[in-house]
Amino acid sequence: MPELPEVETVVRELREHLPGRDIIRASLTASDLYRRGSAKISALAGAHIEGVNRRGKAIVVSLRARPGKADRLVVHLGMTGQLEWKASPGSVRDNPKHLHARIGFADGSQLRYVDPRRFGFIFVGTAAAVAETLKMGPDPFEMDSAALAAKLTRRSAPIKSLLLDQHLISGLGNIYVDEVLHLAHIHPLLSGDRAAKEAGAILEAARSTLSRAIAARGTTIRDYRRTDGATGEFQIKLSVYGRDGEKCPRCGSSIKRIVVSQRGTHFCPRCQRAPRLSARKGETLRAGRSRREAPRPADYKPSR
DNA sequence: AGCTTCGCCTGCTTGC
DNA sequence: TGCAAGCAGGCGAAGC
Repeated sequence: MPELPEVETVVRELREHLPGRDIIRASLTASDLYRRGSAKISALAGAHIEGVNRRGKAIVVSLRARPGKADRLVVHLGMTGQLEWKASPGSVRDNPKHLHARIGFADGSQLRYVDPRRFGFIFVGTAAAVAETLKMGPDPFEMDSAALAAKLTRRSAPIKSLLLDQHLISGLGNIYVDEVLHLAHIHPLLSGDRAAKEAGAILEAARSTLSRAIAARGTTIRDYRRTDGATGEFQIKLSVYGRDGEKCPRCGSSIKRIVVSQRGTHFCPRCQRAPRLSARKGETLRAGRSRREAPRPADYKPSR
């Protein structure tokens, strides 16, 4: 499931291939893959690519301005979307079942969008239209703890749900939210209002987790692939996601799985103490830290 | 307005 | 073995 590190990896790889190229032709097989308000992808023919960037979990390709024409191509990979780079004409002949879009270049190379579950989307439009379509909050590298704390204050929903809300903070998905909350010692069911006190720790944990995942070129559980088809490497470093029944790498307790906001949620019941048990009268909530707990990982830096 | 649930969609896994 | 149900989840819409 492409979240910020996977999308960042794809963006970095596309930067090696796309800028400076002219699009010869572009096509999409099924119009339901367009985000509403999108121009036709065929309108990109003749466009010159200037850059590739990431906005939250979306890939944004910038094109040289042409009067009256779209100058942005947005690709959101959803859950199972892939962008494949095919450098040689000979390698683009195959026609996989879930190939939905092709963008072709003069030397025969091709960028291809594949998405078995079709949860992703494509949007073609102006920079202004893209800004309107991608209404989302800043990602963890773009905001400070005061801003996050302000967004969490007076929110009663579980911190897990709030961190998944792209309008509030972008880039985190189910896998990394679980990892971040574990690293920050915060129970997924803690209310936003209470978690606001730990905004600094949450942001630190998010940046640390995402940075390490980017360095590992993302997490491949099942579908995620890089532009050349290779997998990411971060899955072997996950602490809690998908590890229910296994031992917490920090304290050795058994990792539990619950469902929060319809999402499978993995956490350590000892390191991430239940909110109810933490709420002692007259005591500041410390989000489940206990004296018996093992030391934090070496790369963890407290916010204060 | 905030929060939860649902539906979209396909493929793999589980259960009978 | 075969079939149906269950499950996965990013995101927007609907419902409370």
